[in-house]
Amino acid sequence: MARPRQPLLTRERIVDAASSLVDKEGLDALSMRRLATELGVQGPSLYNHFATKADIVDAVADAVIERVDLSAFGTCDWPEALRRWARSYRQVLTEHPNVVPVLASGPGRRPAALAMAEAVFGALVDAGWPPARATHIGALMRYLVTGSALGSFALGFDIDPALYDQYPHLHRAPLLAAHHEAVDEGAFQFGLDLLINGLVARHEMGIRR
Amino acid sequence: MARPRQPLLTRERIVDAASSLVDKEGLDALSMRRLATELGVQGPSLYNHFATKADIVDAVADAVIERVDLSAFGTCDWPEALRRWARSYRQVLTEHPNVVPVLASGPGRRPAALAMAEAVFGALVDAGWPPARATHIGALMRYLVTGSALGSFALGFDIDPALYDQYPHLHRAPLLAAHHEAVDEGAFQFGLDLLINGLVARHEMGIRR
DNA sequence: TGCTAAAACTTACGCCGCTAGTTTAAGCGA
DNA sequence: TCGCTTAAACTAGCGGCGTAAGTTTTAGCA
Repeated sequence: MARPRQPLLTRERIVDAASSLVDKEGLDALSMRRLATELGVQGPSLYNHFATKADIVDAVADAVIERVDLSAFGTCDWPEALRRWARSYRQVLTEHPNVVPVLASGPGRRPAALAMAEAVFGALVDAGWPPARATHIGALMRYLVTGSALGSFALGFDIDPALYDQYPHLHRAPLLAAHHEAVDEGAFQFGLDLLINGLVARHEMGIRR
Repeated sequence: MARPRQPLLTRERIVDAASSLVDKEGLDALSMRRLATELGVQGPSLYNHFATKADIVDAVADAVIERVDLSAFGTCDWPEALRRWARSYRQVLTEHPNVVPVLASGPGRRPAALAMAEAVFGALVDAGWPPARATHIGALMRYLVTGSALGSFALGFDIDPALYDQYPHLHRAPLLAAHHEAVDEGAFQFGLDLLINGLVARHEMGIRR
């Protein structure tokens, strides 16, 4: 086959196929040949639309970030906006768990990621936080959301009963595989409250650095 | 070559070589053939000592965790112990940045990781925190340490000046590549204070859930 | 009409993790 | 001490990977 009358591929079609492949079968299932097959095409044809596989992965990640709800930054006071944003952020990530490792390693430079950073940073600066501190707060929220979404405990944690002597406290830890989602969700909620309450307290006392 | 009179490989030698390879050249440089070459051996020989590559990576990660200082849990009150542990944890991770992505994805089930979990969880439970909450607190600290060590901003963030109109606030963000370490370090310190102060306040008010 | 660029193709290179089967030495029980 | 089992190296090879190079045909435009 040579050049078709109607292009078989577009960047959008490629990103859509890649996203659903990652969602369904995980990051490891995303190979150029596999993705091409999914699109009814030969592997190297994808390079007519993306320079590298990493570019495709970045686009998939940005498509996830695009779904995060930023509207609270226009309609709520800053603590409530942070809260709603963080919840939406985490919600989106839990809906696309296989993409989280990509998102956890560095903020994207693509449009949706930049727009999100802009919204968060802008709201905090408008609320009176110095730029450096606003950056810290945004980063902290990112750590909390991506950390809890990475499923730190999602693998479960059943330890060999033979080791109970060696790790006596862990025996009592609610680390059973059955509870993994609840642990990360609980830690997220707890951390969100601690952080935002702490920020509000400082802000109200006039400590904005 | 058949079986040598003196074994050429041991699990320890393999983990040491793998660790220094990862430290020097990154996770991607760690391949079975490359690692074997480094040890003066053919690739598949490694499978006489480890079942899979993932097992080697896990061992490398656990060797990093082994370096975290847990001594504060025996000598300080719980807030100070948490603080010292978190600082040591982050320090160790920044000394082995290439291993952080491994550590960020789920807690290990290997000895050093279990010992660390045991120490943290035990100290918190002894201080009166309910087991579920102690787990949350430990998870939160993990999010903070691994998130900031992942170098969320480590890639730098110089945005195209042509986009300043589109992202007006980011222009003012201290997101320049030159500041990346300071941003993550600052966010970590700030987050550590917020979290621990918040925990102490709750604890002193008798709110331990 | 003719030229250039786009978008598919085929082929191939050098990696990868890992399996299978071989060889020799070590260690050990009879 | 003999002989068996196991350990620890080897070689060969499978199927997959990302991607580079070059080919062919079509689209779009001067």
